[in-house]
Amino acid sequence: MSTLADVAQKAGVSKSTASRALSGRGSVSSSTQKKVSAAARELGFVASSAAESLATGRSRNIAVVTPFINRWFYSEVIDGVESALIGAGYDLTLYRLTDDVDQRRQLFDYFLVRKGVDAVIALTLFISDDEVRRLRKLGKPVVGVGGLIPHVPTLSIDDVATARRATEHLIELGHRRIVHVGGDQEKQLDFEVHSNRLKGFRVALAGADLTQDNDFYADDFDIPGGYRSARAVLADPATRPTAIVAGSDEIALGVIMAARELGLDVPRDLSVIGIDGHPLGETFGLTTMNQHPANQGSLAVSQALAQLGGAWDESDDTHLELQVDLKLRASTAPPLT
Amino acid sequence: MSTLADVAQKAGVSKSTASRALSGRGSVSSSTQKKVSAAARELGFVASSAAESLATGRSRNIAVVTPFINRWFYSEVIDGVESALIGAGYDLTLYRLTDDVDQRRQLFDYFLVRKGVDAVIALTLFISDDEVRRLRKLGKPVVGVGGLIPHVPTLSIDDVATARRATEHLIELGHRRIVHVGGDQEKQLDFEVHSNRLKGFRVALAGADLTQDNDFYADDFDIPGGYRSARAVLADPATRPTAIVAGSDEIALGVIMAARELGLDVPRDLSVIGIDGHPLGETFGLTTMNQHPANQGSLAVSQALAQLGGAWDESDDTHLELQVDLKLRASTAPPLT
DNA sequence: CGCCTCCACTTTATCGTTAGGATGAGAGGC
DNA sequence: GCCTCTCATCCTAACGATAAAGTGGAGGCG
Repeated sequence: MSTLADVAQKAGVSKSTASRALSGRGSVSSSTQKKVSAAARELGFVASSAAESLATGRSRNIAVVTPFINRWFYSEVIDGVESALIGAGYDLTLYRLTDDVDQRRQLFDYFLVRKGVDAVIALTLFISDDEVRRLRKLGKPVVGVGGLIPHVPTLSIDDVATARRATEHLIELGHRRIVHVGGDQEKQLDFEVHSNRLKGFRVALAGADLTQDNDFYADDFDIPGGYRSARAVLADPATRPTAIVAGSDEIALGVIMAARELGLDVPRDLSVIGIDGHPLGETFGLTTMNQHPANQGSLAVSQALAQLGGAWDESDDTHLELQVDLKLRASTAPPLT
Repeated sequence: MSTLADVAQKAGVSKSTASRALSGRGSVSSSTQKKVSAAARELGFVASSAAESLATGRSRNIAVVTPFINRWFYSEVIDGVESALIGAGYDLTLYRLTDDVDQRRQLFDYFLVRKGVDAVIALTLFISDDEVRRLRKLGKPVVGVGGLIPHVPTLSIDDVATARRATEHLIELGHRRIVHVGGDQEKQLDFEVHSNRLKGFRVALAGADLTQDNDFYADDFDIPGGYRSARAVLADPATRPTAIVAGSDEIALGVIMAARELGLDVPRDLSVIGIDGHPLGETFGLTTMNQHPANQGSLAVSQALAQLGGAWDESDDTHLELQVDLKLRASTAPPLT
């Protein structure tokens, strides 16, 4: 392992000149600049990030804190974050936050502090005022993805508007009896994702004067959850809806599976629309609202780096609203008759 | 941010005594030990990892290098790695390796060196002798997950044996015409995962004297790939097999979907067995060989930490073979008649 | 009683980099 | 010809921890 001192010696200059030549900040004549670069290249010199970090207080390292690693939305966002960070010469340190209170405390009090990450990206995670303050005091910007966090810049889709638009799509097709099959907000996530999607659904119904009782079933926000809900929703042919707005694509897939098992044809007997843009949706011909999570990841990186670069504004809590595309596939159609 | 010096001053001892008291190595009287701990707790002291890393040469940081972040097996392994690392007080730095040669070079020459990660865990990734040597020279142990790497300790399931056992399960049920629907090794991964699974399948067939022509279809190793292959395999009722060994659970799900579309009942008309233990398998009642990837992740961490802890053996290239469970579900049954 | 050992602790040096003040040489103005 | 100004460069001091070498007092042993 060669050090800056080796490079300096080889180039016949002092360490600080070598440092300035390589980093590009400070005045260096172009001839020594070349000498130093050449020496560094020959020695295969790579600056020690520990030393650099100690001297500057910056670690070129950004933490992602997430409640899940192995779920579609999250892994997709992480993927986007990673690509964007590598491109900017940053490293990604990944922390999973369990629902263990001690573990959470340890993460904020110990891991994030010790490591000296430059910024924190929080995925679908509510961060308390106190936690935000603590990170702020350390000079670490925080960016939230997937929901609002007080005093923190965030980005996410508008769940209410997205669910509303999905529902309106069904209404425009002519459906009048529509049910929402969603995730159970009680046991899921910090943010109001599921309740917001339900809200958007109801706004759309109300807008078309279609408000009704029993418009909503909730269970786990995965395929089995959607399947179970759908079995219940579709059980009685008399009250059966002609269309279902699912709270997520995975729920929608469970609904489609249940419908098939009951001998219902999608979309002839039942239209189903999801929200997310899950890759399985393509396989199953699912109409959905595509929210491009990898893109959310790289946007979060941009925001974090912007805050690191410029004068970062303590009071910045801009919420960036992301666009969602309606992706038409085969699971929605006008109702029969 | 309080430093060790603050703690030392508050406790009325020197920095080095404080350091020894907190780290636990070196002789310290129990009274000063208590004083120092108390001071550290009051100040909320957390040692700077940059300084520690600079002084010791250790960063308490392990890199995971993976070709995918958002695919089931990988995200599951990463999840297991993260849990194990956090428990041991380590951080996880995540790098995704694209198939861009420059990016790969940059990762090995720059990111892994600069950062000074203590060890590298490579997921389903072949690492060249040269790359291994370079990491070794820096004193960084490497652990491979998912396949063999020369001169590197690795762990994985035995793909040949696993596919063989899956096939034997079908043979034991009485199937005689069995086809393998696998991933296309040409365009996938560094390791011989898919070709090994095909090999195991053929070994089992040969063992039961069932060798045949046209025993194999390959496409992408995901649901659409399995679907496409199955449409071809099942097209002709005359040559249709009674059972299919899928190269992965996702392929198996594609097969099941294709079978359903063709009006075939699984398992009455067609038995399907997968390999992996994908959570969707449970939803679809898929019989499979469960390979517990999260567990592989935590085992990889154990191996890496063991090498860091003890005298690590340059020549250690032990391959740890992991157990795979046959998980019986509803997709396999004896053939008709 | 004197010597040696051991323990708890302090002092000092070190890791590899950056930042800020000091130095020196050359250019330009008067 | 002297003074100032600028630019390239150097020197030195951090950053915050660990580790090795040094110190002084208590205790054991002959």
